[in-house]
Amino acid sequence: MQSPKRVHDDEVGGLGDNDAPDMLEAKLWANPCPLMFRINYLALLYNTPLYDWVGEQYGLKRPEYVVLYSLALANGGSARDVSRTSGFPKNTLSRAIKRLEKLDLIKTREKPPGGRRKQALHLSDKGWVLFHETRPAFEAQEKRMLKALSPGERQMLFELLSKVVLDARDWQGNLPLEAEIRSKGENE
Amino acid sequence: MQSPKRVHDDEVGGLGDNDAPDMLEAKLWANPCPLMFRINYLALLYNTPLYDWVGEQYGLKRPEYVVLYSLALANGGSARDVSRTSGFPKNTLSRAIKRLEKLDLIKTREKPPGGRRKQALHLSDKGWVLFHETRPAFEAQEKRMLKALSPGERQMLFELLSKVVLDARDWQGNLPLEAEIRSKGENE
DNA sequence: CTCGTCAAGTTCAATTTGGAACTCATAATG
DNA sequence: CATTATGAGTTCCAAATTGAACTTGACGAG
Repeated sequence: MQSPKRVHDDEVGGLGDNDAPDMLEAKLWANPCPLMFRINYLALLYNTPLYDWVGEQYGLKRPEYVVLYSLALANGGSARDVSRTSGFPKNTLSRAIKRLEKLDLIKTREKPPGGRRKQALHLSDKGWVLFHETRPAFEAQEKRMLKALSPGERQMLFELLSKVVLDARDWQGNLPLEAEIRSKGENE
Repeated sequence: MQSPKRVHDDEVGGLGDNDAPDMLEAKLWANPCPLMFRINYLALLYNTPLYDWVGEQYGLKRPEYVVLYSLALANGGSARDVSRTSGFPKNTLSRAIKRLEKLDLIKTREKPPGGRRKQALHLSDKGWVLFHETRPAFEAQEKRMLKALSPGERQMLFELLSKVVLDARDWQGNLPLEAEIRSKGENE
């Protein structure tokens, strides 16, 4: 299963170094960060088709749907909460929320246009409907992603990732570990 | 293991519905897509600080560094390869490659400005130096990400994710599975 | 050999994004 | 209670991203 893709091309010929056998293979098996490649790659494979689909079907772009989904899981959450858990910056979410309000997918916040400070956001009925309509697609994608694993393996994977995430709460949004990396030494 | 995290907070008080206890907890333990949340969240935690750092230290933005890193792993790869394995669209990579050439981080392609068609890209010496300077930061981040796991657990995680990724080659860049999802029914 | 098809890469225009500065409410301090 | 500090949310604008159309080279069929 490693390299069945070698169909035709050596067309580049012998350039001297061992050239371009297959970049995917290289990233999988000769990567100093094998886990992170896998994570990023899976995120890619998972997200892209789903958000494309949501965009086409419902005209929502990714940050907008992310807000919706976030509120479906944690009703009454704030923009800040969504930002923290999704990685989108506040202003992007501010815009997204405004649009969701305009579309009546979330209840309009009472504090009209003057109210600031920790606004609890709530899905509207329409928002709930949309969430329930779209959720199956997300679940299906997750199932498809996992179909290669047995139930036991899935459970294992789930627990391992949970451990990593929980541990990550410590070093969370901070520096890589510049101290230990021999940075270029220049400006701070 | 599903919900041991109910630690403190009901702080929002009783608003009527069960409101905003903690969005992170909700996304972890009450999510229809628990794995995918973890994956996306870890990707976020991993990527953000690293690419910020690379940007500050070397003035490369993410797609540029991605090209560099990709070529370091698969020298002689093409723009298309990078696109396939990283998810960036061709035009973004085209620009990135052009800039890397201007910075002498990759060897300029001979087919001067007229040559098209499957160009093999190669890091320059300077590019290799930059890669070797930055790699430790990426490795350190990966190690930090995994410090909660024992060596055995790491191996397990590695193997499980490998399985998932390899299986994903089938349904790869395609539709979620619209057929089974009861889409809105309208335009295909 | 020539034409038609296809894919890699580029360019352009429009959209989207996110940093910086700002507003305003609450919290902390004296 | 007045004053300052914190931090959520917004606005503005420059920068980055990407969809769409285009160019050009390669391949296959007639």
